Amino acid sequence: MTVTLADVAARAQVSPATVSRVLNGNYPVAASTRERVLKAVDELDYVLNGPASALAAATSDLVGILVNDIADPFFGIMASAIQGEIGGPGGRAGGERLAVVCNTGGSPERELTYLTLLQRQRAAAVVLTGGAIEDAPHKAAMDAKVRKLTEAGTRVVLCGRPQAPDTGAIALTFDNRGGGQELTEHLIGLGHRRLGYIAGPQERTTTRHRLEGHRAALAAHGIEEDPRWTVHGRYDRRSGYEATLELMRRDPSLTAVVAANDSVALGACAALRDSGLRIPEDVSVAGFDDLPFSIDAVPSLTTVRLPLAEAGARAGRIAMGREEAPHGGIASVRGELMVRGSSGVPRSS
Amino acid sequence: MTVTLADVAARAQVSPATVSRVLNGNYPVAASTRERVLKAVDELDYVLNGPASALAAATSDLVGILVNDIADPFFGIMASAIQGEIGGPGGRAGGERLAVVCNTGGSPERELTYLTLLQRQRAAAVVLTGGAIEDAPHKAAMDAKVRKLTEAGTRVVLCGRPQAPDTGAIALTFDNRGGGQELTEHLIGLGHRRLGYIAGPQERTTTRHRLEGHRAALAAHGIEEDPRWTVHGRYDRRSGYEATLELMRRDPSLTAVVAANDSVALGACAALRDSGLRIPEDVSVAGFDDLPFSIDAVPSLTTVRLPLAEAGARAGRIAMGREEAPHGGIASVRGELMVRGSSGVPRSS
DNA sequence: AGCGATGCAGCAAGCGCTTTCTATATACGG
DNA sequence: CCGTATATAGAAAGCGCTTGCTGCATCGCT
Repeated sequence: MTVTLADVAARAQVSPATVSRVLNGNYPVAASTRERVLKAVDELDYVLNGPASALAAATSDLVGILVNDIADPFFGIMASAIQGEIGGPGGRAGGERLAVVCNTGGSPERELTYLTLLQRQRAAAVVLTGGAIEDAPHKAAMDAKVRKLTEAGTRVVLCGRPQAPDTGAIALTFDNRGGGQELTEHLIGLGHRRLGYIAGPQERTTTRHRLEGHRAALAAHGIEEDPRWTVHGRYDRRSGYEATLELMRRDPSLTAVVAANDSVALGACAALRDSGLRIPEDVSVAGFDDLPFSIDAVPSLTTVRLPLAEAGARAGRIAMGREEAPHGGIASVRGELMVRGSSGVPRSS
Repeated sequence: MTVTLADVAARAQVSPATVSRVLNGNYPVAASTRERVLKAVDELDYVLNGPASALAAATSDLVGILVNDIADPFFGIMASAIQGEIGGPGGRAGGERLAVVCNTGGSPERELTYLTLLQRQRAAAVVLTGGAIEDAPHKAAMDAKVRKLTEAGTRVVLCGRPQAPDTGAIALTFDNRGGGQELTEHLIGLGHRRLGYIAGPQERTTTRHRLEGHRAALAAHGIEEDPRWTVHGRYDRRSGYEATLELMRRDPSLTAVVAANDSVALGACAALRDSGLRIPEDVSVAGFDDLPFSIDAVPSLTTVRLPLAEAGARAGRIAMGREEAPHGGIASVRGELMVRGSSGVPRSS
């Protein structure tokens, strides 16, 4: 039915072994023979059987990329950068690898199941992006799985995710705490004393770290936080809209709203505008991540730029073994404060 | 080294065949035996060897999704919807499939190479998203490849991409022409007579169809188009910014700018603002796609909503054989005009 | 001219699983 | 109580490829 190695071998009048070697290019083959084989491959339109090859060689050319939400550019940008380094077609010579982007939707079970699926495929490497879920049993299960993967020779890289000690995974973490702190300090520096905070979903490391940074800044300046000033929500615009309305209802005297990320900040801006408030004259707004659209908001968003593409590329290179892992298996990637139009001095109270 | 089926069989005191049958659940196995096997699987932490299984069964649980740019929400949203239906973990019982999102970056070669890679993996199905490249040789090569895939039993679905006759692929096309026409007619209806158009990259079906719709609307209203009113660019914000500057330089009397998509439109808005022009009082702007951020632009963007998630979900279902293919193997998906704040009556000339 | 190196190709043994066919045990009807 | 249908488990033959090892020329050297 389908063309096999043997068919090619027969046509080129060589043994299957020789065809395999020509295709893999990892063994000396006379130029004339190689040519004959290549010609036969071409004429028969032969395509290697991946599973068979993977089975025999005990290796695979699959690389997994786990993301929380593929429709969110935050992950899209990282995935794109990772994939760019993975090679895939067009990459530097050597193995053409297939990048498998897996969408967990933020669900713990799916995260785990995808890891199993990847393990089943004997993936060459796995990159986990985005914050981790802070549930002890789940974390233990994840760590165990990751350890199993690394033990089986799969390189595991965490990109924008906290370190997982003793699992053999390499971590490239984002300094969410530092970024959050810097951002809030900027607002405090402008004179703000009453700041609302729209946090991400509970039980996520990213959420917690950014919030911790915010609180550290408040504490450092002796500002006592009102519990009403923090609302939790999802990482999307809608959530930011609703949370802002809630925040302003709870305390209309807030002069600034800090959002968990840029999408949430955009929602916050919309809510404020719809409430007849001007940005930043009445209320300042700040985001996080500096996604491409943030500069286009009106006014453009003050935020913390995370070098998503750079970090992704680096993670991809490490996953491919083309770059050395950072010392100690962990590196922290800093964000950069981007001060733009959405933050200003508070209205005189 | 790693645990194999045989190890599990030994531990459960059954034959490998029985273990395989328990795992696949496609053959009667006594409850007591099944339990024993499952227990052994659990104790040994056994994970099936995917390649071996795929080889023996001559089937794979990989599903490929080709996108032009994974960092662009246009594709992210579709990919997410497709993946949601593919099942992956969490999907309805039956095969847990691994969705492979492949980023072609709009490059013809990569598109082809990815298809080969998927063919090599004996993918169960492939979904191609986004416009096609209008280069005759490349189109022929793609069609040949697709035909080969469908002949080998891989289901191929085109989502938001023109039909490929005689390839066996199912097509869910977007009515870009109709949407483009409707959009421009809306502007003409408001009184605009001098409209700039920022088209996407040349040689893409999406670009051509949207532009054709625009021109059809102009023609229908007896408006003669000035060649200076059309500029080609990429599908990103930056390109929209630059193209708008160019457009306004060529003809400052334009009262409206129609963009190839929402990102481009956002760039256009930024360029106009930076030129001191008000939207829509001085110049109206329109986009295409209605991505989530479009409603947040200020003013919010008039655009054509494409049901990306719905179309993706449907494509996914068809790919999985869970929904019947449309009659004739092709269905056209219409867009919906969303009139918002960025379009208004032209300034009195 | 003789002999070990060297270069290139083939043989054949798997890789770990699925599945057809066969074997055994139990159940059932007459 | 026996023959036959029925349920369940095992034996074994691959699936298509890779690769260690073997074999045979050819080559360079003394």
